[in-house]
Amino acid sequence: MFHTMNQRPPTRLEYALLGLLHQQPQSGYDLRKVFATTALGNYSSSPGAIYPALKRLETKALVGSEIDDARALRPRKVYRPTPDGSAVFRAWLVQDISTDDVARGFDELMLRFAFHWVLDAPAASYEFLHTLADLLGRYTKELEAQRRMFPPEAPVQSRLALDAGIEQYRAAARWARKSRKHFKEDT
Amino acid sequence: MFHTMNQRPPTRLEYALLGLLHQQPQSGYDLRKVFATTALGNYSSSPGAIYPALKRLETKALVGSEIDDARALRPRKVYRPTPDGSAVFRAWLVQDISTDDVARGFDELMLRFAFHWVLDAPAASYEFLHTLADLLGRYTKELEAQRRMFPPEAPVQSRLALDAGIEQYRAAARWARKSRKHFKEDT
DNA sequence: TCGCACATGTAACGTGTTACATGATTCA
DNA sequence: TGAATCATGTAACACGTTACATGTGCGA
Repeated sequence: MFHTMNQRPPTRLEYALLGLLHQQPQSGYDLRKVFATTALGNYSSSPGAIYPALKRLETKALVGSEIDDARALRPRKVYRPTPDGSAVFRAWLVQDISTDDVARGFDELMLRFAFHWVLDAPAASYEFLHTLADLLGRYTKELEAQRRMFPPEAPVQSRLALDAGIEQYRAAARWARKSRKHFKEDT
Repeated sequence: MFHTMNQRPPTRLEYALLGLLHQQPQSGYDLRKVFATTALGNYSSSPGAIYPALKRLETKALVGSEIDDARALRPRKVYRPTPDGSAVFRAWLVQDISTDDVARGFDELMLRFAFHWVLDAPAASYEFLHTLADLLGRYTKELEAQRRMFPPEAPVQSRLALDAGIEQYRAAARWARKSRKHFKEDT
């Protein structure tokens, strides 16, 4: 059932929740704890963000919920992805990535990759890292060009700040090139 | 005149604008072009963000404006920081940085450092990079610990995504340690 | 004449932040 | 008795995103 009735796409937070629910069905409270303890893309664990997001996912029919009333201080509402939710999530995972994604939304790309296990398709992960490495290399070169364009009288700190960005992207590119080998031997 | 009447602190975008205005008085249109062309922390150049932000800064009396009516297709509104604006901006630059800033707001820290030339105080820049290097080292260790805690049956992709973060923070730490030498020879 | 660069702005909308509300159970 | 943990939620607010509105002058 794929008649996406002009619904706007899920938020980053919504995707993150959807991904965690693929790991195992959980309650809002559980999910909050995950965000609070792990360094998961540093999302907020505030109830004012999580609970409304879960409700949105439910009205979009991407997740379903059932009350776990048995043995609990207060009844827990446990969410799990619906088939539609799974499909939408997988579609997000395999979306084409653009240069713009690398520059503006690198965090989101990492979030996507972290959930690539849902696909269980090494070829897809390889492809992802391959194009990511390519785009990172390109973007790094772009930043380096910008650095060379810097007027000599420009303040040191600005130049150094740009260097920091370059170094970080270089590190990410190295990581991507190295990591893709986990998914394909040759080439 | 420092009676900050419980005003909430400026946004990241507002700080960025304030910083650019310290470089030279500019109009909203000029500022938009800066955001559009340079890789300045990848802020948005949308008019719906810039113009309201400038207006907010003006009502807070952190910037002043004057109309440049002479020889222009349409009159330009040129903004420049007020003494109060300068003070607030400098205060932001020299704010103490915490572990949380490193984990959640690294971009903002880089933005701050990029504008450190406003202070014209090498000692302050050294101090900034020194503590930044320290905090980055600490946070990297924390991530490494988290990585070791990873259960062996956890998916490869999740572990690799964490590795990406670690590598990026490591690169940033190296950068900070190396760059601080620009501001102090010994030690 | 068509469209683009200049230049400023507003309106609707959604979402995250912060703070608050509720209420049961366990432990000191 | 009081505090902490479990567990869900709402309300006000501010901000950014997107899209639209407006109008001039210049070059093809």
